[in-house]
Amino acid sequence: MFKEVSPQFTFAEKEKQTLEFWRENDIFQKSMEVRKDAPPFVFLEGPPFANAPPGVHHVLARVMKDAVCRYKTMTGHYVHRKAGWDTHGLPVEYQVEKQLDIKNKAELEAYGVQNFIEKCKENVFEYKQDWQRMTERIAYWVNLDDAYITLSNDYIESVWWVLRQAWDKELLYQGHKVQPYCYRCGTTLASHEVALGYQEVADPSIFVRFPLKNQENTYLLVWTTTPWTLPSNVAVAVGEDYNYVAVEHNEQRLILAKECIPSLFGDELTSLDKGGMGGWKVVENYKGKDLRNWEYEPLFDSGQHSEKAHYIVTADFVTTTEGSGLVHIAPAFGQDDFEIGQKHNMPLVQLVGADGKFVPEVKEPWAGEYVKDADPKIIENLDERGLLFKATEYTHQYPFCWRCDNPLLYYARESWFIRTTAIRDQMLKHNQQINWYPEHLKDGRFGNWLENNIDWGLSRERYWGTPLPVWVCDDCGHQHCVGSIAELKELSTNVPDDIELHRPYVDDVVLTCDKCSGTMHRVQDVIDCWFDSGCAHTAQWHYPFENKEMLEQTYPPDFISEAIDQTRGWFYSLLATGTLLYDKPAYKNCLCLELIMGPDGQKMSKSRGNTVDPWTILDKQGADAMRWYMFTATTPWTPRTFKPEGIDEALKKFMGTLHNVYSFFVMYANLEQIDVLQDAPPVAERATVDRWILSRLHTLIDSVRDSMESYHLTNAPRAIEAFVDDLSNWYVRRSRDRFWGAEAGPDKQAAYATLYEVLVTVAKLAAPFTPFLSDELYRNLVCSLDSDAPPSVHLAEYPVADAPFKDAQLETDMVFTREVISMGHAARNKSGIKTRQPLAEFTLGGLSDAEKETVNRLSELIHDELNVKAIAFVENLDAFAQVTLKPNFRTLGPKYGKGVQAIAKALATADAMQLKSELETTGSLQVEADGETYTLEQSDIDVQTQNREGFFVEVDARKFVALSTELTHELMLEGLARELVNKIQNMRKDADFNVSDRIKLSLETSSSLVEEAFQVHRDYILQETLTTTVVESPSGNAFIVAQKLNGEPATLSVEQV
RNA sequence: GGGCUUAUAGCUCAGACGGUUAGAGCGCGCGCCUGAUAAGCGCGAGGUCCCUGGUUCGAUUCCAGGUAAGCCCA
Repeated sequence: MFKEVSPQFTFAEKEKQTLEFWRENDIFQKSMEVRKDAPPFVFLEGPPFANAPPGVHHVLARVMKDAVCRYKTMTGHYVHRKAGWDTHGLPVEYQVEKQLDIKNKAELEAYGVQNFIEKCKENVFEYKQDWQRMTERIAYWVNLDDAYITLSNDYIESVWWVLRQAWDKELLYQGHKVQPYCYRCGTTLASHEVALGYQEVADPSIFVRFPLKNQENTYLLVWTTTPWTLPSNVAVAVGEDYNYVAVEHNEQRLILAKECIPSLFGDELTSLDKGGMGGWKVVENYKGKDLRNWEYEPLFDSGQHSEKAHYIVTADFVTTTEGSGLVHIAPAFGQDDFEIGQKHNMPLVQLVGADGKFVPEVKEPWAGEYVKDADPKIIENLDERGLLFKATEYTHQYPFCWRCDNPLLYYARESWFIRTTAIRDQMLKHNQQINWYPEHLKDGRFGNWLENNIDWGLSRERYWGTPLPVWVCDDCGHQHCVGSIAELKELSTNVPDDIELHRPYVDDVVLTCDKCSGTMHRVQDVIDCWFDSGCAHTAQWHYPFENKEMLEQTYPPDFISEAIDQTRGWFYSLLATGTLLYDKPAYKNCLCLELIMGPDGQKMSKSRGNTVDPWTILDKQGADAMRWYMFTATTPWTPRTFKPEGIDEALKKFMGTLHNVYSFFVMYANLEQIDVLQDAPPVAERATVDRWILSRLHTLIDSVRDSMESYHLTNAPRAIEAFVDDLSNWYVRRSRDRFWGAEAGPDKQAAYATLYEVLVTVAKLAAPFTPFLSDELYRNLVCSLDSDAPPSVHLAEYPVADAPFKDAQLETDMVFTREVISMGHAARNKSGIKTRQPLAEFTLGGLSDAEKETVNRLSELIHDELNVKAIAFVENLDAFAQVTLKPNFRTLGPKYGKGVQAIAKALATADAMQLKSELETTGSLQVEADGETYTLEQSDIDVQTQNREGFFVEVDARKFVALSTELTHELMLEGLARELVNKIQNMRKDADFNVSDRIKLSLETSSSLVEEAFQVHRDYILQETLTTTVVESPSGNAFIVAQKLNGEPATLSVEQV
């Protein structure tokens, strides 16, 4: 016996019981244990931050990962799935600063670094509970008890070891580069961080006159959008081969690129002319190189410096599409500028401090002011001195700090780099070995990113992160990179035994210089937290200090999956470290997810108020429905609009249908006390529908496995859904009376055995996607009967297709037959004759011999489904449908090319019936068209049918069906009998009888037709309605209803026996 | 400004090695069926397959250019 399936339930409630079962029986742990000796499959978890509660996009990522891991487990792998937590980095510091109301580094130092990082430690796990709760609820099986944590000493020590490897390979170096810098956070940002914060802003756009030396009243017209960098100007750049002009305007000579005249003088000067203000004219022409080394007067006093400055140089980055063709150069504030400065040995004038403010030494009124605030004053100052030519605004994309939203400054800073450019080619090579899903990422976005690789700016002048393990000698400047705690202890005398590898503790450690015996202090920086997570493949094992063999077994991991934003993040950092350490790819398969938009189609964000709390769905519709929606709605690498209604659809369409079939099966199997494991006839001896659904099932197994092997996590569940629809709406519908009411025997046994096998297999197939529903089905269907079976579907083997079950012919036959039946339904609809009324004949036309055979093989289904007594074929379509002949372009195109159009014309105008009979008798056809004669084979012609009015017929492109609607007396009686059964069944239901209750029936009618129908079909009616006694008149307890049966009056009564 | 991706019915998505009648689900309208009911079936309305050009006998599909959206880079 199976456990009864209550019709009163919610999936969410059932899921909680299943969770309880998994917890009590350690099912997750067991799923690992049973595969202990199986070949490994290594999943590497991209560690999330637990300092904010998880959202729907995390659910998406986690269920994708889970489905793959469950699938791999069931297909016989030992799946490594260690959880991980990301903990370091600026976002955390930022949150803590907000919490403590700390506004800058000075306030932070005053608060105390030690106190601060303790707060950070609390912060990073603030929502750990929420994460664990959500992880369990959505059935993401990951080993949370053995998670790697990037703040742990073990993890950091491994990261140190990685850095030391880079150091030994001379890939870790200190450099001076212009980098995006956040003055508030006091640190430079890596390119991927910068990318997070672009905003469109309006900045000042000014054209300034730079007075030339030795040429009176002549000025360079120079463009800039950062007036605050002008005081640090040391040069002006021009394009070597561009054309420049001197323009006379308002009694001044202005030098600019010729191409820039229209944008600067065009409209404006026209209007000036109109106002009688004088025009402009070109008075001199130059090439850019002619201007080289011309000197000009500095605009501001930039202090003393020995290097030559304030002259014109040529550079290839100068454009004339914007501005004036003359570019202001301030080497401290731009990468291009910096390189020019280096090349020409110009002074590095840096009048701005690390706090983003002008240094006090500046003599101008903006000393001490934040640079962007100083812009208006500088512009005003230039204007007063008559040096401002034009001031407007310029709207462009400018980077802001992704955390604190302040504009970034491009700023020359000292910092540490990993020379990734040195391993670029290897990274490109390894990338080729990675299977990307979707594939275009390999040579598209990710490949391009690698091509354009620049050295990895590693250091952050911050507090909460893995400390950069480089110590520098105070005396001789010797540098040393420490690669382990043991080494640290060896080189120092003041390391506490339980040293914590964080600031400020490591800052206190001093080493002795082995060059000069001086004192070495650690550099102040911590490292980019992307480097932390990028070492996960190694550091999660505390390699090489532990788990040496583990690393060998698990590198490179088989599978990772994160969102597209990780292209420049984790996908890159893993590959970079993997290449650096092992010269191998860092993962074999990468499933890249897209972002989730809110229900309004906009990117989900708190500020837009379009976020969806996963719990509103998990509590109501449940985790399976949410998972199913994630898998089936669209491919994971397509941006999706998250629609909660879509989850209702998943619930109804797939889960509801599957659950219905399951409860149908359980209800009748229990009622009929069927032992499904006994006496199941061999498949070959089962009914056609049985063989059909089993064939479909085994075809499905293959296709699901194929999809899963290639990480197409959408195709697999979609195929399962289509199958379940066939199962419910065709197999069960067509087999209903075999399950209930039929006499015991091989056919009934076959039906039960078939449906049982199908349900159990579907439960297993769907287990990676809907782990709860699958397990419920499995446990009731399998474990109820077999106490030796694995106690959960997740411990079972994934189904393997059995080739002999597959019958491709039968499957295509069924598709065709259902098409015919569907047309029959349509014809019935048109006739207005209900299906319960049997009809004499169903006529088919336009079928090939093979199709006729198909119809004959499956004629029983057609009789049954359409309620017709006979099936007939006609050859002459003419009476029912209009026929036209169409060329088969696919075959004729290659044969006759251009002639195709002429043939089509000829066929359209010819007598179709005549050509058709000619074709049928001779097997080919001669067609004259445009003076050419073409020979057409049978296969070159499509016979197409169109509806001819006045018949209850249905046509599609090639075939038609028709119903004879004439009702004989016998057919009417039979129709009435079925009508009686239907009414009685409805009455049983209305009277709340049990399905198996036997009844007493009475019939009172003035209609002789009804009377006759009841007499003729008495046995059939009694059997269908479980009537044991027919009584003359109803008793007082009977349920009595006056009915109309096809218009005939009758009063019926039913009563339980 | 550059790169990648996407564009098919009101919505969510399939699909076509280039073939002349492009599909599904949901939604909508009408009808039916129902002891599987968080159902089911049939019919109908609903398409410039983003636009323009090119290649071709034939382009929604291939190519080029453009437009729009998303992401990434600068």
